[in-house]
Amino acid sequence: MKENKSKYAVMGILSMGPMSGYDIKKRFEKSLSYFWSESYGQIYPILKNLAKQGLATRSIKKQTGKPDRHIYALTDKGRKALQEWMIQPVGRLIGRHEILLKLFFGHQVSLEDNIRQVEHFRELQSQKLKEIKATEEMLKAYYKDNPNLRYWLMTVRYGQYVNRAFLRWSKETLTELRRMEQEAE
Amino acid sequence: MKENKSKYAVMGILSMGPMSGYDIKKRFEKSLSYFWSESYGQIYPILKNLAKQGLATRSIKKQTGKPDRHIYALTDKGRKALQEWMIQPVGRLIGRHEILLKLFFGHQVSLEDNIRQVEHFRELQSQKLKEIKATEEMLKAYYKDNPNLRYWLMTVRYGQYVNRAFLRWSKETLTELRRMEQEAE
DNA sequence: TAGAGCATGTAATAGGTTACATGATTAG
DNA sequence: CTAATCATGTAACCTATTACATGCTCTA
Repeated sequence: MKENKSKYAVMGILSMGPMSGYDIKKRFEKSLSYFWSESYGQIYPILKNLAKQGLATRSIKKQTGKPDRHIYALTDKGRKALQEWMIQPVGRLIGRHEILLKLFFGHQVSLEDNIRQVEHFRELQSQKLKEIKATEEMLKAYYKDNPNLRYWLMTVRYGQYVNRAFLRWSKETLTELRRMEQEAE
Repeated sequence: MKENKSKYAVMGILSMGPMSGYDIKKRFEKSLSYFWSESYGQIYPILKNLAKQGLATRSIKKQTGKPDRHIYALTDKGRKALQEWMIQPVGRLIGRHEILLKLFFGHQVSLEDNIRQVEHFRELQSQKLKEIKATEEMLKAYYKDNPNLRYWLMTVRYGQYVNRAFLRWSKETLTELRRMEQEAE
Protein backbone atom coordinates (compact mmCIF):
# COMPACT_ATOMS: atom_id res chain seq x y z
CA MET A 1 0.00 0.00 0.00
CA LYS A 2 1.55 3.26 -1.15
CA GLU A 3 0.80 6.08 1.24
CA ASN A 4 1.19 9.62 0.07
CA LYS A 5 1.39 11.58 3.28
CA SER A 6 0.79 14.94 1.61
CA LYS A 7 -2.55 13.67 0.38
CA TYR A 8 -3.62 12.77 3.90
CA ALA A 9 -2.26 16.02 5.28
CA VAL A 10 -4.53 17.89 2.87
CA MET A 11 -7.47 15.65 3.72
CA GLY A 12 -6.80 16.25 7.38
CA ILE A 13 -7.04 19.99 6.91
CA LEU A 14 -10.25 19.52 4.94
CA SER A 15 -11.65 17.51 7.86
CA MET A 16 -11.82 20.83 9.75
CA GLY A 17 -14.28 22.16 7.20
CA PRO A 18 -14.69 22.97 3.50
CA MET A 19 -12.10 25.34 2.10
CA SER A 20 -9.95 26.33 -0.85
CA GLY A 21 -6.37 25.42 -1.73
CA TYR A 22 -5.33 28.88 -0.71
CA ASP A 23 -6.96 28.46 2.69
CA ILE A 24 -5.28 25.10 3.15
CA LYS A 25 -1.85 26.61 2.60
CA LYS A 26 -2.70 29.28 5.17
CA ARG A 27 -3.67 26.66 7.72
CA PHE A 28 -0.42 24.80 7.29
CA GLU A 29 1.50 28.01 7.83
CA LYS A 30 -0.54 29.14 10.78
CA SER A 31 -0.87 25.98 12.85
CA LEU A 32 1.34 23.19 11.53
CA SER A 33 4.40 25.03 10.27
CA TYR A 34 6.70 23.76 12.99
CA PHE A 35 6.22 20.14 12.00
CA TRP A 36 4.67 20.06 8.54
CA SER A 37 4.40 22.15 5.39
CA GLU A 38 3.02 21.82 1.88
CA SER A 39 3.57 23.92 -1.22
CA TYR A 40 0.98 24.97 -3.79
CA GLY A 41 2.73 22.68 -6.25
CA GLN A 42 1.53 19.80 -4.08
CA ILE A 43 -1.80 21.12 -2.81
CA TYR A 44 -3.54 22.00 -6.07
CA PRO A 45 -2.85 18.73 -7.91
CA ILE A 46 -3.83 16.78 -4.78
CA LEU A 47 -7.16 18.61 -4.56
CA LYS A 48 -7.87 17.89 -8.21
CA ASN A 49 -7.13 14.26 -7.55
CA LEU A 50 -9.28 14.04 -4.43
CA ALA A 51 -12.24 15.30 -6.45
CA LYS A 52 -11.54 12.78 -9.22
CA GLN A 53 -11.43 9.93 -6.71
CA GLY A 54 -14.65 11.01 -5.01
CA LEU A 55 -12.87 11.80 -1.75
CA ALA A 56 -13.86 15.45 -1.94
CA THR A 57 -16.37 17.59 -3.81
CA ARG A 58 -15.61 20.87 -5.47
CA SER A 59 -17.80 23.93 -5.75
CA ILE A 60 -17.03 27.38 -7.10
CA LYS A 61 -17.71 30.57 -5.23
CA LYS A 62 -17.80 33.56 -7.52
CA GLN A 63 -16.18 36.73 -6.27
CA THR A 64 -15.96 40.22 -7.74
CA GLY A 65 -12.58 41.83 -8.06
CA LYS A 66 -10.88 38.69 -6.80
CA PRO A 67 -10.41 35.32 -8.48
CA ASP A 68 -13.12 32.76 -7.87
CA ARG A 69 -12.64 30.45 -4.92
CA HIS A 70 -12.69 26.70 -5.49
CA ILE A 71 -14.09 25.22 -2.32
CA TYR A 72 -13.37 21.59 -1.53
CA ALA A 73 -15.28 19.51 1.00
CA LEU A 74 -14.48 16.00 2.23
CA THR A 75 -17.05 13.37 1.31
CA ASP A 76 -17.98 10.46 3.60
CA LYS A 77 -15.70 8.30 1.52
CA GLY A 78 -12.93 10.85 2.04
CA ARG A 79 -13.42 10.94 5.79
CA LYS A 80 -13.33 7.16 5.96
CA ALA A 81 -10.11 7.05 3.95
CA LEU A 82 -8.57 9.60 6.28
CA GLN A 83 -9.60 7.62 9.35
CA GLU A 84 -8.18 4.43 7.91
CA TRP A 85 -4.84 6.10 7.32
CA MET A 86 -4.85 7.58 10.80
CA ILE A 87 -5.02 4.22 12.53
CA GLN A 88 -2.09 2.78 10.57
CA PRO A 89 0.94 2.71 12.88
CA VAL A 90 3.51 5.37 12.03
CA GLY A 91 6.78 4.36 10.42
CA ARG A 92 10.30 5.24 11.46
CA LEU A 93 11.34 8.82 11.06
CA ILE A 94 14.85 9.32 9.72
CA GLY A 95 15.09 13.07 9.75
CA ARG A 96 18.18 14.38 8.04
CA HIS A 97 19.84 16.55 10.66
CA GLU A 98 22.25 18.79 8.83
CA ILE A 99 23.84 20.04 12.05
CA LEU A 100 24.80 16.46 12.92
CA LEU A 101 26.18 15.78 9.48
CA LYS A 102 28.42 18.81 9.86
CA LEU A 103 29.45 18.00 13.38
CA PHE A 104 30.13 14.38 12.52
CA PHE A 105 32.91 15.58 10.24
CA GLY A 106 33.90 18.35 12.66
CA HIS A 107 37.52 17.28 12.67
CA GLN A 108 37.81 18.66 9.13
CA VAL A 109 37.45 22.27 10.29
CA SER A 110 38.62 24.30 13.28
CA LEU A 111 37.15 24.17 16.77
CA GLU A 112 36.03 27.79 16.38
CA ASP A 113 34.15 26.83 13.22
CA ASN A 114 32.36 24.08 15.07
CA ILE A 115 31.54 26.38 17.95
CA ARG A 116 30.15 28.99 15.59
CA GLN A 117 28.01 26.35 13.94
CA VAL A 118 26.53 25.02 17.18
CA GLU A 119 25.94 28.55 18.48
CA HIS A 120 24.04 29.35 15.34
CA PHE A 121 22.02 26.18 15.71
CA ARG A 122 21.19 27.11 19.28
CA GLU A 123 19.99 30.53 18.13
CA LEU A 124 17.76 28.97 15.50
CA GLN A 125 16.19 26.60 17.98
CA SER A 126 15.69 29.21 20.61
CA GLN A 127 13.92 31.33 18.00
CA LYS A 128 11.80 28.36 17.04
CA LEU A 129 10.84 27.70 20.64
CA LYS A 130 9.51 31.24 20.82
CA GLU A 131 7.46 30.68 17.70
CA ILE A 132 6.01 27.50 19.12
CA LYS A 133 5.03 29.32 22.28
CA ALA A 134 3.36 32.01 20.18
CA THR A 135 1.47 29.32 18.28
CA GLU A 136 0.34 27.82 21.57
CA GLU A 137 -1.06 31.16 22.78
CA MET A 138 -2.76 31.78 19.46
CA LEU A 139 -4.41 28.34 19.51
CA LYS A 140 -5.63 28.77 23.07
CA ALA A 141 -7.10 32.17 22.30
CA TYR A 142 -8.61 31.53 18.86
CA TYR A 143 -9.87 27.99 19.27
CA LYS A 144 -10.95 28.02 22.89
CA ASP A 145 -13.98 25.80 22.34
CA ASN A 146 -12.79 23.79 19.37
CA PRO A 147 -12.96 20.03 20.08
CA ASN A 148 -9.62 19.66 18.30
CA LEU A 149 -7.80 21.98 20.69
CA ARG A 150 -6.56 19.36 23.11
CA TYR A 151 -4.98 17.39 20.27
CA TRP A 152 -3.40 20.52 18.87
CA LEU A 153 -1.87 21.35 22.22
CA MET A 154 -0.33 17.87 22.37
CA THR A 155 1.51 18.56 19.14
CA VAL A 156 2.64 21.93 20.45
CA ARG A 157 4.06 20.31 23.57
CA TYR A 158 5.97 17.83 21.42
CA GLY A 159 7.67 20.76 19.74
CA GLN A 160 8.52 22.23 23.12
CA TYR A 161 9.98 19.02 24.47
CA VAL A 162 12.11 18.46 21.41
CA ASN A 163 13.29 22.04 21.21
CA ARG A 164 14.30 22.13 24.83
CA ALA A 165 16.27 18.94 24.21
CA PHE A 166 18.02 20.74 21.34
CA LEU A 167 18.89 23.65 23.61
CA ARG A 168 20.22 21.43 26.38
CA TRP A 169 22.29 19.49 23.89
CA SER A 170 23.67 22.73 22.41
CA LYS A 171 24.76 23.91 25.82
CA GLU A 172 26.47 20.65 26.67
CA THR A 173 28.14 20.46 23.27
CA LEU A 174 29.43 24.01 23.46
CA THR A 175 30.93 23.27 26.87
CA GLU A 176 32.66 20.23 25.43
CA LEU A 177 33.97 22.12 22.40
CA ARG A 178 35.36 24.88 24.62
CA ARG A 179 37.02 22.31 26.82
CA MET A 180 38.66 20.90 23.69
CA GLU A 181 39.86 24.39 22.83
CA GLN A 182 41.57 24.70 26.21
CA GLU A 183 43.12 21.28 25.98
CA ALA A 184 44.69 22.29 22.69
CA GLU A 185 46.47 25.30 24.18
CA MET B 1 24.35 28.61 -4.42
CA LYS B 2 22.58 25.26 -4.69
CA GLU B 3 23.69 22.88 -1.98
CA ASN B 4 23.18 19.22 -2.50
CA LYS B 5 23.50 17.77 0.97
CA SER B 6 23.86 14.19 -0.24
CA LYS B 7 26.94 15.20 -2.17
CA TYR B 8 28.57 16.63 0.94
CA ALA B 9 27.49 13.67 3.00
CA VAL B 10 29.37 11.40 0.60
CA MET B 11 32.38 13.72 0.57
CA GLY B 12 32.34 13.73 4.36
CA ILE B 13 32.56 9.96 4.46
CA LEU B 14 35.38 10.07 1.93
CA SER B 15 37.21 12.50 4.23
CA MET B 16 37.73 9.54 6.57
CA GLY B 17 39.78 7.79 3.89
CA PRO B 18 39.59 6.39 0.36
CA MET B 19 36.85 3.87 -0.20
CA SER B 20 34.24 2.44 -2.58
CA GLY B 21 30.56 3.24 -2.98
CA TYR B 22 29.77 -0.02 -1.28
CA ASP B 23 31.92 0.93 1.71
CA ILE B 24 30.27 4.33 1.89
CA LYS B 25 26.83 2.77 2.14
CA LYS B 26 28.14 0.54 4.93
CA ARG B 27 29.48 3.52 6.85
CA PHE B 28 26.16 5.32 6.65
CA GLU B 29 24.41 2.26 8.00
CA LYS B 30 26.91 1.59 10.73
CA SER B 31 27.53 5.03 12.18
CA LEU B 32 25.10 7.61 10.82
CA SER B 33 21.91 5.62 10.39
CA TYR B 34 20.06 7.34 13.22
CA PHE B 35 20.31 10.75 11.57
CA TRP B 36 21.27 10.26 7.95
CA SER B 37 21.05 7.68 5.17
CA GLU B 38 21.85 7.46 1.48
CA SER B 39 20.82 4.89 -1.10
CA TYR B 40 22.96 3.41 -3.87
CA GLY B 41 20.82 5.31 -6.34
CA GLN B 42 22.31 8.48 -4.86
CA ILE B 43 25.81 7.34 -3.98
CA TYR B 44 27.01 5.94 -7.30
CA PRO B 45 25.98 8.88 -9.49
CA ILE B 46 27.43 11.30 -6.92
CA LEU B 47 30.78 9.50 -6.95
CA LYS B 48 30.87 9.61 -10.75
CA ASN B 49 30.19 13.32 -10.54
CA LEU B 50 32.81 14.01 -7.89
CA ALA B 51 35.43 12.41 -10.16
CA LYS B 52 34.24 14.46 -13.12
CA GLN B 53 34.50 17.68 -11.12
CA GLY B 54 37.95 16.85 -9.83
CA LEU B 55 36.74 16.62 -6.24
CA ALA B 56 37.76 12.97 -5.99
CA THR B 57 39.95 10.52 -7.87
CA ARG B 58 38.99 7.03 -8.84
CA SER B 59 41.17 3.95 -9.01
CA ILE B 60 40.24 0.36 -9.63
CA LYS B 61 41.28 -2.51 -7.42
CA LYS B 62 41.04 -5.82 -9.18
CA GLN B 63 39.71 -8.75 -7.18
CA THR B 64 39.33 -12.41 -8.00
CA GLY B 65 36.00 -14.04 -7.51
CA LYS B 66 34.44 -10.73 -6.52
CA PRO B 67 33.63 -7.67 -8.63
CA ASP B 68 36.37 -5.07 -8.90
CA ARG B 69 36.34 -2.31 -6.33
CA HIS B 70 36.21 1.30 -7.49
CA ILE B 71 38.09 3.26 -4.87
CA TYR B 72 37.44 6.98 -4.56
CA ALA B 73 39.70 9.41 -2.72
CA LEU B 74 39.05 13.09 -1.94
CA THR B 75 41.40 15.50 -3.69
CA ASP B 76 42.65 18.72 -2.06
CA LYS B 77 40.03 20.55 -4.05
CA GLY B 78 37.42 18.15 -2.70
CA ARG B 79 38.53 18.63 0.88
CA LYS B 80 38.40 22.39 0.47
CA ALA B 81 34.89 22.22 -1.00
CA LEU B 82 33.80 20.09 1.95
CA GLN B 83 35.27 22.52 4.46
CA GLU B 84 33.59 25.45 2.77
CA TRP B 85 30.24 23.74 3.02
CA MET B 86 30.84 22.82 6.64
CA ILE B 87 31.24 26.42 7.77
CA GLN B 88 28.02 27.57 6.11
CA PRO B 89 25.40 28.04 8.83
CA VAL B 90 22.76 25.31 8.86
CA GLY B 91 19.26 26.10 7.67
CA ARG B 92 15.99 25.40 9.41
CA LEU B 93 14.93 21.83 9.75
CA ILE B 94 11.27 21.16 9.06
CA GLY B 95 11.07 17.48 9.74
CA ARG B 96 7.77 15.95 8.76
CA HIS B 97 6.59 14.26 11.92
CA GLU B 98 3.94 11.78 10.91
CA ILE B 99 2.92 11.11 14.49
CA LEU B 100 2.07 14.78 14.93
CA LEU B 101 0.14 14.93 11.69
CA LYS B 102 -1.97 12.02 12.91
CA LEU B 103 -2.43 13.41 16.38
CA PHE B 104 -3.29 16.87 15.08
CA PHE B 105 -6.39 15.34 13.50
CA GLY B 106 -6.93 13.02 16.46
CA HIS B 107 -10.52 14.14 16.89
CA GLN B 108 -11.36 12.20 13.70
CA VAL B 109 -10.78 8.82 15.34
CA SER B 110 -11.43 7.29 18.76
CA LEU B 111 -9.41 7.95 21.91
CA GLU B 112 -8.31 4.31 21.91
CA ASP B 113 -7.01 4.72 18.39
CA ASN B 114 -4.94 7.72 19.46
CA ILE B 115 -3.64 5.89 22.50
CA ARG B 116 -2.62 2.92 20.39
CA GLN B 117 -0.81 5.24 18.01
CA VAL B 118 1.16 7.04 20.72
CA GLU B 119 2.00 3.75 22.45
CA HIS B 120 3.36 2.43 19.19
CA PHE B 121 5.38 5.60 18.72
CA ARG B 122 6.82 5.22 22.21
CA GLU B 123 7.85 1.66 21.43
CA LEU B 124 9.60 2.76 18.25
CA GLN B 125 11.53 5.47 20.05
CA SER B 126 12.46 3.29 22.95
CA GLN B 127 13.82 0.76 20.45
CA LYS B 128 15.73 3.52 18.71
CA LEU B 129 17.26 4.72 21.95
CA LYS B 130 18.64 1.24 22.48
CA GLU B 131 20.15 1.28 19.01
CA ILE B 132 21.79 4.62 19.67
CA LYS B 133 23.27 3.29 22.89
CA ALA B 134 24.61 0.29 20.97
CA THR B 135 26.14 2.64 18.39
CA GLU B 136 27.77 4.61 21.19
CA GLU B 137 29.38 1.49 22.64
CA MET B 138 30.53 0.36 19.23
CA LEU B 139 32.13 3.72 18.48
CA LYS B 140 33.90 3.84 21.84
CA ALA B 141 35.29 0.36 21.37
CA TYR B 142 36.21 0.43 17.68
CA TYR B 143 37.46 3.98 17.32
CA LYS B 144 39.12 4.49 20.68
CA ASP B 145 41.99 6.56 19.30
CA ASN B 146 40.31 8.10 16.29
CA PRO B 147 40.52 11.91 16.34
CA ASN B 148 36.94 12.06 15.09
CA LEU B 149 35.57 10.15 18.06
CA ARG B 150 34.70 13.15 20.23
CA TYR B 151 32.64 14.65 17.39
CA TRP B 152 30.91 11.36 16.80
CA LEU B 153 29.95 11.09 20.44
CA MET B 154 28.41 14.56 20.27
CA THR B 155 26.08 13.40 17.52
CA VAL B 156 25.23 10.30 19.52
CA ARG B 157 24.32 12.40 22.54
CA TYR B 158 22.04 14.53 20.36
CA GLY B 159 20.13 11.40 19.47
CA GLN B 160 19.87 10.49 23.13
CA TYR B 161 18.61 13.90 24.19
CA VAL B 162 16.00 14.00 21.44
CA ASN B 163 14.86 10.44 22.02
CA ARG B 164 14.45 10.95 25.72
CA ALA B 165 12.36 14.02 24.92
CA PHE B 166 10.18 11.81 22.71
CA LEU B 167 9.74 9.31 25.51
CA ARG B 168 8.84 11.95 28.09
CA TRP B 169 6.36 13.50 25.67
CA SER B 170 4.81 10.10 24.96
CA LYS B 171 4.31 9.48 28.66
CA GLU B 172 2.71 12.86 29.25
CA THR B 173 0.51 12.53 26.18
CA LEU B 174 -0.69 9.07 27.13
CA THR B 175 -1.63 10.36 30.58
CA GLU B 176 -3.61 13.17 28.98
CA LEU B 177 -5.36 10.84 26.54
CA ARG B 178 -6.33 8.47 29.36
CA ARG B 179 -7.65 11.40 31.36
CA MET B 180 -9.80 12.32 28.37
CA GLU B 181 -11.09 8.74 28.28
CA GLN B 182 -12.23 8.99 31.90
CA GLU B 183 -13.82 12.38 31.38
CA ALA B 184 -15.92 10.88 28.61
CA GLU B 185 -17.40 8.14 30.80
C1' DT C 1 20.60 -25.48 -2.18
C1' DA C 2 18.94 -21.32 -0.61
C1' DG C 3 20.22 -17.07 0.99
C1' DA C 4 23.41 -13.58 2.35
C1' DG C 5 27.35 -10.90 1.18
C1' DC C 6 30.25 -8.78 -2.24
C1' DA C 7 30.05 -5.01 -5.79
C1' DT C 8 28.73 -2.23 -9.62
C1' DG C 9 25.38 0.49 -11.78
C1' DT C 10 20.80 2.23 -14.29
C1' DA C 11 15.82 3.13 -15.06
C1' DA C 12 11.50 3.97 -13.50
C1' DT C 13 9.00 6.26 -10.42
C1' DA C 14 7.66 9.09 -6.56
C1' DG C 15 7.89 13.15 -3.84
C1' DG C 16 8.63 17.97 -3.42
C1' DT C 17 10.11 22.97 -4.31
C1' DT C 18 10.51 27.05 -7.10
C1' DA C 19 9.56 29.93 -10.69
C1' DC C 20 6.35 31.47 -13.74
C1' DA C 21 1.87 33.28 -15.56
C1' DT C 22 -2.28 36.12 -14.69
C1' DG C 23 -4.58 40.23 -12.80
C1' DA C 24 -7.49 42.99 -9.63
C1' DT C 25 -7.60 45.29 -4.98
C1' DT C 26 -5.91 47.29 -0.90
C1' DA C 27 -2.74 49.11 2.53
C1' DG C 28 1.28 51.89 3.53
C1' DC D 1 3.84 54.24 -6.38
C1' DT D 2 5.11 49.92 -4.43
C1' DA D 3 4.30 45.89 -2.19
C1' DA D 4 1.35 42.68 -0.29
C1' DT D 5 -2.87 39.97 -0.49
C1' DC D 6 -6.09 37.42 -2.91
C1' DA D 7 -6.37 33.12 -5.87
C1' DT D 8 -5.65 29.69 -9.30
C1' DG D 9 -2.72 26.61 -11.56
C1' DT D 10 1.40 24.50 -14.47
C1' DA D 11 6.18 23.38 -15.92
C1' DA D 12 10.70 22.71 -14.95
C1' DC D 13 13.57 21.04 -11.96
C1' DC D 14 15.66 18.78 -8.01
C1' DT D 15 15.91 14.92 -4.70
C1' DA D 16 15.36 10.29 -3.33
C1' DT D 17 13.82 5.46 -3.22
C1' DT D 18 12.95 1.01 -5.29
C1' DA D 19 13.40 -2.38 -8.49
C1' DC D 20 16.12 -4.44 -11.75
C1' DA D 21 20.33 -6.54 -13.94
C1' DT D 22 24.61 -9.22 -13.31
C1' DG D 23 27.29 -12.96 -11.21
C1' DC D 24 30.61 -15.10 -8.05
C1' DT D 25 31.57 -17.05 -3.20
C1' DC D 26 30.72 -18.42 1.26
C1' DT D 27 27.84 -20.07 5.06
C1' DA D 28 23.91 -22.58 7.24
